[in-house]
Amino acid sequence: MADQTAEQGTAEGRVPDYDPQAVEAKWQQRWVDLGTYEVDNDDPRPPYYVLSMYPYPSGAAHMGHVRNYTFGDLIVRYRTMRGNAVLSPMGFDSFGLPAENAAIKSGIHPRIHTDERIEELTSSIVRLGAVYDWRRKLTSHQPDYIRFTQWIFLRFLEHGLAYKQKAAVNWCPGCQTVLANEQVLADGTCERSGDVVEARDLEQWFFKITDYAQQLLDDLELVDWPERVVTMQRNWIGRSEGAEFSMPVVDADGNSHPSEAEVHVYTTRPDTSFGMTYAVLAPEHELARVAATDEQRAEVDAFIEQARNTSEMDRLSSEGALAKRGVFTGAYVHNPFTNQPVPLYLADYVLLSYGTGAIMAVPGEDQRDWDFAEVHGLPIIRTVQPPDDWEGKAYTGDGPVINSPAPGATFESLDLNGMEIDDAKARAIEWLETWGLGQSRVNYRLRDWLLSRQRFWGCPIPIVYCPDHGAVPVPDDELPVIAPDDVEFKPTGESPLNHHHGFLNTTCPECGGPAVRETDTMDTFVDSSWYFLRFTDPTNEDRPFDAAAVAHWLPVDQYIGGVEHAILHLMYARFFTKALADLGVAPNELREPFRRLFTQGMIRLGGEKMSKSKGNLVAPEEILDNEGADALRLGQLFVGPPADDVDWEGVGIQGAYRFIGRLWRLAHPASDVVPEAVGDDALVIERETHRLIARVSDEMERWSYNTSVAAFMEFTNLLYKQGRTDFAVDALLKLLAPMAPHVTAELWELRHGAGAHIHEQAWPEHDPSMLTVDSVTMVVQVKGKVRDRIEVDPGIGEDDAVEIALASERVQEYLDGEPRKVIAKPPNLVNIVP
RNA sequence: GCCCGGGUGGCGGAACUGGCAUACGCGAUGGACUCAAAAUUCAUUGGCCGCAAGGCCAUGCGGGUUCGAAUCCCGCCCCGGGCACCA
Repeated sequence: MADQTAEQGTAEGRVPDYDPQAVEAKWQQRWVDLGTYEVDNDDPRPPYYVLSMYPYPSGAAHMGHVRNYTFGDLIVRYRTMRGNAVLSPMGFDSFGLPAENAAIKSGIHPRIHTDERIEELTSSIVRLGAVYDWRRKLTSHQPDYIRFTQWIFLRFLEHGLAYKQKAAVNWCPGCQTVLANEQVLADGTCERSGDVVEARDLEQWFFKITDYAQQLLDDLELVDWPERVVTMQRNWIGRSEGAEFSMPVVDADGNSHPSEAEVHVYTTRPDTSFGMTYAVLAPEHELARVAATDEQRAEVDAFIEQARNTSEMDRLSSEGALAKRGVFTGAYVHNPFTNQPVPLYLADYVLLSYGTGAIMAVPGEDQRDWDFAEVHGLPIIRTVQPPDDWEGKAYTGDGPVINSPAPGATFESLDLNGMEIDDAKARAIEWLETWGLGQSRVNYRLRDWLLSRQRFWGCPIPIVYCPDHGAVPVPDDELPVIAPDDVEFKPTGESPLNHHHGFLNTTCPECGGPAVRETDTMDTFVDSSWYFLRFTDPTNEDRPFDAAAVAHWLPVDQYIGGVEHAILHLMYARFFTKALADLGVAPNELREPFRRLFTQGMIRLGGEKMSKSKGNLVAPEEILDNEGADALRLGQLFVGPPADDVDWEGVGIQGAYRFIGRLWRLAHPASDVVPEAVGDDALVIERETHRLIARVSDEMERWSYNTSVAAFMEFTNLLYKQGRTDFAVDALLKLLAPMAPHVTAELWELRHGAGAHIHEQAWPEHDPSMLTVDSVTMVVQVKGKVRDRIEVDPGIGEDDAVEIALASERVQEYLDGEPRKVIAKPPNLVNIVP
């Protein structure tokens, strides 16, 4: 095979065939040797920070990685040619369950397993031709990174942003750990293992992300992100405005309850309060047993027990009117709006964790309440007038307020009748405040972030438990707390650290007495919440990073990753950035970490998501071994718009590979496959070159890479037809250099001598005066249908254009005397209406 | 149910603000080169009618606005994604 290639190389008019393996290896080494993409913090060029989401090291790269790093790399190279100092770091999100599960299976320590996977992935990334400042490489599991992850945890703890609490948490039996809310899917299963998540009461560590709910919502204004990601974040934060007020527990006659308990309810519709015909507590609500009457107690207890044992999944799957299970407590609450008692129920459609865990029920304007009221025979009163043709049940639309109070009501404390909903809301809140019954309240769906994990392969939580002093933080100078190597991996539901006495037993930092360590580790999302900051100052031994270094590079100019991180990672990273800025660790003015975000589409194969578990992976390594990295990159870029999902079947590696071959034979200085252009052809080509520069420059900014690849092919086809010029070929190579770095670098060196480096060239500029043309094709339509095409002067006037159009024989055939109307848009179009 | 995307040849897709629909590539068919193949290269390639010139029909379906609609508006259908007892 190799002999044949050499033989062809000596043939008349031929150059050696392009050898991707040799050329790619050569340039990958060259970029490292030259340090082309290493950048210092005091680099005088304007800074530009490009970041692809750091990967979980799962072994050799898959197509998702290829897509991600191809985009990232071409921006790094493009911005460098544009004159920026481009920060392009790479690291590995190296803690996490798969390494630990592998350890349980094989007995190999997660660290060894992980380091091997990092080696494999690094090799793939390098072979793809993606360039990074490898001096800045970091991994979540390296000791100095652990140290500062723990350091940040302790600062959060000091400032009340980390706390421990017993809570009903999501327990995944498959993963043998608790999960964050964000890791539980809508159907109540674990996003990772697919197991049904159970509720367990456990002491857990939380981050107080809810302190930042409003900022996290407001500051979405500051970022240039895909609209759907912004929307998803907004929905996740789930801000709602309403009122909270209290109602005393009473009996059926309105006499106060011996406990003098009051039920606090939250509502977004205080305007409908006159329609409250009952109230509901969540089954877990502390007043549930207190309020229950003796007659109802047995039923109430049974219901609480039943709700407790119902998994979230069952609660959700039993959707529907009849399933709005609940029980009467026997007690009532006093509705201050009507001055009447209404029955107090327990129902599992009310959640303890949202609002106050108790609601006022207004069946007339809430479908869930309507369904529940029907089943339990409770009255329904409309307080908003539905349209005449309304045939539905609960009415949630606009309309004038009615029955507030009901006609003939004896207690008229407040009159909302006839008001529009917004006015009625404001008036109802005002009234509650006047009488000291309640106030307006903003509520969020966002919950605090549960960060404890009962697993080994994660960042240890730096806490010691002392019998006398309770939970004591490990002092900064004892960080990092690192898990020992000699542990036994067993899926027991506890961290293996619990059984390692050398690790477990320690002394209390306060009193020096015997104490035990916290054995839970942190969610890996903690690691990924600040790595982009560490990259700016990766060797700092005193602090996680220097604020000035962060101020220099952040916010990240272009962040690139999968849309699957739209909520979890991006929300957490935003929270960390804000909290660290507020604590004075990061620059105070840094409110958002990622200025621009690009979320790439997924790779599918035959309609299915490509994944190891589906066994439908196409290995990039195989393509790298054959067609090479440039063909893989171009094929990937050409398949479609970057944001779209792509089906691997549509990726034309062959087409890209052929194009590279054509480029090679066109641009190689020893090749005479394409002759030099002369005369008019040379002039046409010069103009077309400027046109190409203008087009591709614009498309680079718009992420329209697939059309740029098409432009390169068209231009190459043109040169094959009309001949080449040095100017045209050099411009083509430079424009293509970010996308196909190896072949362009090699050709550039062949054309310009040893040491010439295309990636150090300035991005070409087009000359606007060269975009003009001698003639344009004017389309002549008759009633909107194209009937003729005529070459005209680009500066043609309206009258001349019409005259030429009317003179056309082809047009005359469709005309019968004077046209009724003529629309002229010279020089492109004349449309004639007969 | 609600909120976003999207539906264009055999396939991936192009058409930036309404103005030449189907760029570019894949695949397919035919030719050149070759003993042969690969590679390369040239040509054809939305459908229908026609010997041809040419004509008609096509951007999910049905309406509308406009001289002119893949593009804007209204009503549907289908696909993908997100959210969904949040009071």
